Amino acid sequence: MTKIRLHNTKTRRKEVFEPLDPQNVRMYLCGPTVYDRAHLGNARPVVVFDVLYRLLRKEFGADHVTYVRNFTDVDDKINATALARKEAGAVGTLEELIRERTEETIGWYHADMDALGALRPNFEPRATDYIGAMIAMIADLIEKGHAYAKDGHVLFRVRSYQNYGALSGRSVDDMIAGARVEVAPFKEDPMDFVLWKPSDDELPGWDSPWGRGRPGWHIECSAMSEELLWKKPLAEGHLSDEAKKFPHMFDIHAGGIDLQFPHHENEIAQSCCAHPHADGTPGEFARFWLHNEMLQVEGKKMSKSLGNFFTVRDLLDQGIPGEVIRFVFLQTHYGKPMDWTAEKAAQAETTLRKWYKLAETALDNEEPYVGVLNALTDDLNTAAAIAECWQLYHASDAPSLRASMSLLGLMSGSTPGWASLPDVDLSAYVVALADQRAKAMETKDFSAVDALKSALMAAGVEVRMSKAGVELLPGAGFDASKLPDV
RNA sequence: GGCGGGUUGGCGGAGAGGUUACGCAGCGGAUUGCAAAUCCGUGAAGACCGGUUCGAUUCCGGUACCCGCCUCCA
Repeated sequence: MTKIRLHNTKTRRKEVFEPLDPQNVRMYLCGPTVYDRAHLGNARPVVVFDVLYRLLRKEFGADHVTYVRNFTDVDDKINATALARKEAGAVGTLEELIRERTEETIGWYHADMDALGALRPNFEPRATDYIGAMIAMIADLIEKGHAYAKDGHVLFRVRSYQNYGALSGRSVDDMIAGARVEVAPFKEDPMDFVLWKPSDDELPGWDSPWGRGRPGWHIECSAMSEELLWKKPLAEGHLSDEAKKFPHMFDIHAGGIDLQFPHHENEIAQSCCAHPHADGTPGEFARFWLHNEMLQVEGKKMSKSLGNFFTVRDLLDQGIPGEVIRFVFLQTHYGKPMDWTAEKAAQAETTLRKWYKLAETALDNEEPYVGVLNALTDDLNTAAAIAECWQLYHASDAPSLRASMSLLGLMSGSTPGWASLPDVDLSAYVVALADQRAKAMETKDFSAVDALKSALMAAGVEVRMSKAGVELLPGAGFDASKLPDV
């Protein structure tokens, strides 16, 4: 087996990845807040960590990887949307409208990420289905002295966890000195963060020992990763003795670099304090932390005010295929900022058309090229993997190219429709063109044959004339309605 | 202010202390009535200033500029 090496944010180094239990590799990715369509930036972690998921499945076996990606469906933006609908006269309770909104958004999300070739995770828990687990965890943190209740809020006592800031390389004192923290009367320390907050009648809420309220953002990931990556496999007997030596731990936790602080830092604090070692010292959590860098658009941050903000669905609706979006993502290493440009998309489409044309001549059962595999096992070097695919293309190695594209998520079963040549009968044009050409060869007057040729090219037909004869192929921009009359 | 990432040839984008990245575009050639497609060949680089070294784009230090986070946005 090839050694997989991954850049671990926790140690800031590339390390050899060895799972706690090769029979059950466990990873968690912070998923979307489901208040609206996923924008392009939301898609980057989904795609890059989908490649990781595929690689892990390849190396450890498809049935030996558990991938969890959550849906955050407790959020003020969701509440605001639901409230706006209610005020606009929508029927139903606020809770129903929220459920409606999040259901709808999850459906969009699935459709959009499917289009990008991302496999569905094994579990996609919704925060609202784990409120009980969160409340239990919060109560436990209070009992252990790591959290305190005040005025209907429950806060995590940051000073109670000595390693706070280790992931992101910050110290509590420095951050307070930097002074952009919210000072609230109910906080013991300005850096303390919310585990639970009260809800008024206009907001969704759940009963808790601290009154009706809702969870803070960070606790959901701590609770759900514990439930699905530790408790559940443990209860079902899916953990080896080796894995049981590392209670509450799992292998990989991934997300965007913007989540490094505070979100992931807070997750670590909660989980490590909730699950201490036998001697009472803080426990451990995820072993590998992977973060993808941010996405830009035409060299600038994507933002609504710059007018360069768009969703995955916007691009798909513009006719940019999901495979093309995926290819553009994979051209840049996940740890570097990535720039989305229209030109890249156009080039990616050209490349993929070439590759599919070769790859579809092979069957589906070949092993991916070792060069591609080696590139991916080296910290998911997808850019290098693509370069390796070019070698396969130039060598006309269709089976290896096809298998490699599959591993990259660019080929699932068959060539996508957009890259297939339209099935049209152009034989009448072939005859006409060959006929006119033969005449022109004698008369030396090529005006008629050139006119027909340009008309065909204008309709998106690729015209090939050689000594052997005339060949017509519908090309990328083929439009049957533009075909000339013969 | 604090923390982190980046700066590679016309463009995109990797690896490696000394040996061709790769793709697109360009140029030359084959092929074609002319093209297209394809194939072959080819020029071109590592922000700036120091240091380590026989040798650095690759390691170390500094400077400049860009970007992200610190404001529940991946």
